Parts: sequence; C-alpha cells; structure tokens
Amino acid sequence: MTSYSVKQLLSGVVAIGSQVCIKGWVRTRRDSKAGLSFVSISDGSCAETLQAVVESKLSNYATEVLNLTKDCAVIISGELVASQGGSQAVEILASAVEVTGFVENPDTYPISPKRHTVEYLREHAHLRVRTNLISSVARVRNAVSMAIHDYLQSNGFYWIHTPLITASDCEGAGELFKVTTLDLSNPPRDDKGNVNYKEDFFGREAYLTVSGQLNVETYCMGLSKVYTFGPTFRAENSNTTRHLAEFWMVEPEIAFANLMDDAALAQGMLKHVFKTVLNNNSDDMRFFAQFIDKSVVTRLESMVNDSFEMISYTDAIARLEKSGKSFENPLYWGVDMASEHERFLCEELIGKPTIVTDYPKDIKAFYMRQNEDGKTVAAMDILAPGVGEIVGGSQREERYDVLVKRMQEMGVPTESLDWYLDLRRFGTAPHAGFGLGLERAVSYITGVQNVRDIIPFPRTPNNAAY
RNA sequence: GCCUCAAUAGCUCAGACGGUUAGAGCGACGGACUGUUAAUCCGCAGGUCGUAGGUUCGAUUCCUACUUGAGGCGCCA
Repeated sequence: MTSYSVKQLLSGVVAIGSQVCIKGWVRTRRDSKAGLSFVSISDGSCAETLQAVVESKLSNYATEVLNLTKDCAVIISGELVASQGGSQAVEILASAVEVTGFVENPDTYPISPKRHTVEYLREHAHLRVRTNLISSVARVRNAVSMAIHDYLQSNGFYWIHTPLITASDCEGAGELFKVTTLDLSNPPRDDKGNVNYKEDFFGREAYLTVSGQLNVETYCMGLSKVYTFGPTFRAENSNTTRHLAEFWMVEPEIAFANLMDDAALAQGMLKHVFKTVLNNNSDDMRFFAQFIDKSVVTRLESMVNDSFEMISYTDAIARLEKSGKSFENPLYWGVDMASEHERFLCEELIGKPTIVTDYPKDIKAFYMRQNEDGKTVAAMDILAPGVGEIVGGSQREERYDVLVKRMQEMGVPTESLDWYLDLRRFGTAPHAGFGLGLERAVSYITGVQNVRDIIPFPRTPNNAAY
C-alpha cells in the first residue's frame, strides 16, 4: 500500500477509492457512540490535518485507538474516501491503525491540545514543532531559504561556503566568540606572562565569524556574482526580540556594481521571497493571519507590487526633524539613528519598507565606499515596519589608498587584513553587497515578533539548552 | 550591559487590608451524547502560591537578596 503525505492526499492527486497509507502524529481524537472515532493526523507536510475515520470493529479499537492522545505516532492504512463531514473534501477510512509510540503521560505532556504562549513553548524547544505555530514557521523558514537560493541561482550567483572560523577580529560587526583548544584553567604563557596563542590549535587567536563578507569579497573578484548563506555568531549581550548569538545571514556580493545596483538586488530578492511564500505557503500564512497578525498577508501582497521607498540619510533626518515628533534620543545630522527614529520613519512617515542611503562615514564600517562629498559613505539599510533593520549593505571601497587611509583613521590594523587589501592592488573593481538577517526576514513575513521563535534552537545570553 | 514588569494546578490566569478547607477556564481522566471538526453536557483528580532569608503570635500575601522569564533601550542582521 502506497504511503502519501497529508498534503498529497488533500491536494486531490490521489483518486477516491485508492488504498493509501499515512504516517504522522495525532492532533485530536473525537469519539462517536455510533461506533467510530475521528482521528486528525498531522505529518508536517502542510498546515492542515487529514481526518481518519476509525471504526470500532478494528481489533485494537478499544485497547489502543480509544487511548490515542495528542502526538501519539501512528501509521494508518485504509481507503481514501469522500468525506461525509463538512470541513474537508477527503478522509481515510481506516482498515488498520498501528501505533508506533504512545504519549506516556498525557496529563503532564507539555504540548497539550490548547493554546500555549510562545514563552512556554521556548522552554520545550524539542517538542514545540508539534504545534501549528512553530511548524508553520519552520515551513516558511524553509520556503524563504529556498526562495533566496532560487532567486540568486537563477540570476547567475554562486553560493560560496565561507569559513565559520576566522582570525579577523576587526570587522567591526560586534563581539566575537573565541575558538580555542587551550586549557583555560592553565593556559601556556609567553615570556611576558600573556597567554601564548602560538600554542593554540591555529597557532594564533581564532574566533567564530561575525560575517562572511570579507571572505566572500575575494570570490566576488573572480566569480563576479556570489553569496554566502549560513550561520553567523555574535557574542553581544543583546536581550531583544531581534537578536540571537547564532543566526543565519545571506550576504550577496556583486562586482562592477554600485549602491543602486545593490539596492535593486536586495529589493528584487525580497520581492521574490515574498511572492514565493504567498504562492507556496498560503495555508501557513492563513494561520498567521488568523492567530498572530491579521495584516500579514495583505502586507506582503502590497510589498510585492509596490516598490520600496528610497531616501537618503540626510533627507531622512530632515523629515524626522520636520515631523515635530519629540524623541527620547538626540536627533541631528551625524547621529546613528536610534530604533525610535527608524521605526517612526518607516512605520509612520513612510509606511512601508524603506531604503535609507548615504550615511555619515563616522557611524559606518571602514570598508564602505566614501562619497564625493567627503562626509558620507555609499551605505544602505532596509528598514521593515515592525522589525526594524533587516538588510544592511554598502558599496565597498575599491580604491586602495582611500581604504588604507580610512583603516588608519579608524584604528583598523592593516597587517592582518593585507589579503583584503590585495584585492584593491590586483585588479580592483567597484563592488557592492549586503547582509539579510534570515530570522528577521521570516519574523517580518510571519508576524511572529521574536526571532527566538523563528530559529529551532535559539542561542541567546544564558541560553544554549538542547 | 542598563531600565521596567512578572513568577499561584499540566497550561492561561483570578485572588487574599497578613488569619481556618487558595478559585476559574482549558488540558488530562471517568461518564452521557453525537459523522464529529479547538464538538457539546455532567463529574473527578490535581497546588509546600519560584528559592533563601527577614518582619510578625501568624507570611503564599509585606520587606530584602537570589534565580528564572518577558518587554523596552544600547549593540546590530
């Protein structure tokens, strides 16, 4: 007997009357004194469940079927029939129910068939995918990841596997996790009594990467269109709904490109992602619209059709000042905008994703290309209403002298980045790229506000269980 | 790292000016009923009120510290 997923059976590709088999976990069981039970099965293939009708004549009906509770694992075989009930087109009339695993203690089993808070589910991260919410998030996360690959691959990009362990501690993107095999209770010392990293695994200090950008730039200068897509690590003591110590990031990098090309790429990619999710995950999105935020679907739809707003930093500051709104944090040309400024700008003044360009050079990283005005750099951030910054990017400084001078001004050691400077000495070319935080993007798409509910096992300060 | 809030049944919460047996809904369990749909109805069980001190005749309630969680800010994706 052929096995099918719930999604296949509900889609109508299998003829009524076929003998079929489904494997999954019980969501709910309803018994009828007419001598049958209704058992809804979820197998993760879609947001919906398949209803199995189990008649009391089955040999294990009284002993097993009547004891099924949420998340018991079952294999059900039978005939696919047109449903007599109103809520589904088809159901399976069971000829056999095999229970591969009961839930031992249904009274204290953490995932009972009721609404749970996301905070509670976080404390049972190994079981939470068995809820409607987290399983829908997992499917959308997968769809977003594949849509990113799909968009970039079909536009001629190569996926580059940049290292997760790095020796560069000067990328300016935050605190790093140290990687070492030294005995921390008794490390080797040099003449001066300092820890002697020459005896460490790599013969030098090493860290988990905070970004694959500098590495991927090297491949960009030969393959033209490249991207990294993988985990990234920040040892910041950040306690917010949008920060993780381990998160996934996509970083495209394009050669012979300027900031406008970069912004166009980011926008094109985001729109493709939104469109794909709307098309392929409509049942998941319907769930989010019903239980999380009723505007998620219409928001995405308008995003696919509208273009993003583009505004320079200078104009953004001017509009914020002119709005008359009073802010907690100081606001003047030259400050790094605070969250309240960014939110007010994209949520109230503009009302859609906003690309802010050309920031003051003193608040941005050393590798960003200086503009002709001598005051700003060719950087862009994309702000999403409700989430804040989801993309940060820039045109890179391709001029050797300008880059070295900037590094010296900002106290970035040039010796350890001589390989990066080589790119500017041997066939340099204008290029640009950006980083998209995967969890923030999925948070924006689903309306699920905390990125800790977007990644299966969130790592945050004081939290690395599981 | 800073600020604020919270912790009472498996879950979500209510409550007690400090005083005898701490409540509800959902879940679980038992029963009734029904081609049911988060079914409905009836019943039953389930709590050292986060931990440790302090004040008090008496603390789950007030105070202090700690732990854990949440939200905001900063850092950023």
